Amino acid sequence: MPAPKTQTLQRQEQITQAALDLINDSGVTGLSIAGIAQRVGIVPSAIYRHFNSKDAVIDAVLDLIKLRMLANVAHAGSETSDPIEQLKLLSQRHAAMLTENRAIPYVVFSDTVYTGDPGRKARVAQIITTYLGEIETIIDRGRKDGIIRKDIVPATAAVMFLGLILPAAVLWNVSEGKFDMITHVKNAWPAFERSIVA
Amino acid sequence: MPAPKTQTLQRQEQITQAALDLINDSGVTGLSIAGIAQRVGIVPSAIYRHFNSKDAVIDAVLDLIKLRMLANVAHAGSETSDPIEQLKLLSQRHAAMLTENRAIPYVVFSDTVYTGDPGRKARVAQIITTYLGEIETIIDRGRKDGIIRKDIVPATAAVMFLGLILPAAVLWNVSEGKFDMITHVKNAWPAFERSIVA
DNA sequence: GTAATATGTGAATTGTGAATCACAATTCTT
DNA sequence: AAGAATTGTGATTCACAATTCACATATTAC
Repeated sequence: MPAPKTQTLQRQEQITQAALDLINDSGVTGLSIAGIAQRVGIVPSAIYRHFNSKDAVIDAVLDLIKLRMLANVAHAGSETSDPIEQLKLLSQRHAAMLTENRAIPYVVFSDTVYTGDPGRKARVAQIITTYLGEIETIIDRGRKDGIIRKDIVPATAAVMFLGLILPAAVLWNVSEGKFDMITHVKNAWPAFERSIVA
Repeated sequence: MPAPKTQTLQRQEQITQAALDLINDSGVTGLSIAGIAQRVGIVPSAIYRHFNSKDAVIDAVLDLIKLRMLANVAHAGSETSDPIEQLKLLSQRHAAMLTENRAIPYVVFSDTVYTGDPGRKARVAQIITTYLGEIETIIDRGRKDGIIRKDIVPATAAVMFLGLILPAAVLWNVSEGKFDMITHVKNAWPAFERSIVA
């Protein structure tokens, strides 16, 4: 029996989410139109009613990821006004998010993502840059408040902040979840804090 | 005309190196038997005289990467006996190596690598773990010498050390080489040092 | 020098997955 | 309610890449 007809806007959301889920389970390599279709409950060719190509689906997934990452920053900002506390909170939330969504590192790292569309890489770069920009803003505020050392370059510190989480995510990934990244981030935090506080 | 016959051992080296080069240029996705064969100067089917499968080639590439990474550590150890200096040196050499061999992050990150053989992921994990182990050893020595803080857990610090380089490598990669990772590592080092020295 | 072995070659096979298309069923417009 | 637009379906096409195989040629062993 045919699947019930559903408006393109909703289907697009379903398809994007299914694609993200599929990447979570099988990596970017495992992302296939057939796989997405199965999860959504429609037939592969039906995907093309809502997206022009597989590349377009991947682009939508990227948008979704960007949304989630920035939502994280916004949330940390609403919890406390202390820059250091914001960073600490963000590091934990970011780690937690990656634990639940391995798709994010998969997509960000995978060269598969870049090979399709030439501009894709630039999109990913833009997502990371935007995220880093938010972190820089937090650090800069801390500097002006005198909480963070003056000789810290916000851009450098922001990348280092990422370094608090990124390698942990990689380890967590290759170790099949055995490496506890949440704990690592918690343990590493004091050292990171020590390196930037005034 | 047929390519000159060459002993399997040499061919295996050529093939492995060609595979690494190909990944450098086109990512793991771009790694094809045909592509490798072309670079080596033989016909695709000839690859199978020297490797049982494409998976076997990838395994060989992993071995090569492991070799290069550990050679780096050994070199840093031979330059100086001061643990802090060793780490500093290693960070710079590691960054330089990744700049020349983007294949390494490609392979380590790419899920493509894991999908083939189930044990592949464990192999990658083992490479990273071994590398981290070497770093831990250096840190541990520094602790015993009193140069590095006692409250630093070597395992945590080793992962943080990786965090000095890894996010920079990602940025360098997505920015098409515009982000200067060598400079970043150099700039970030003082902060990292500050976080671990006694 | 001859047989055995190793290496190289091109054609053919196989599998996979994205994309297209004609047609069917549903929903929307008026 | 009729016609237009939207969405779903199954068959099919297309490109591409890994692998196999029968055969050719060079190297090695004896």
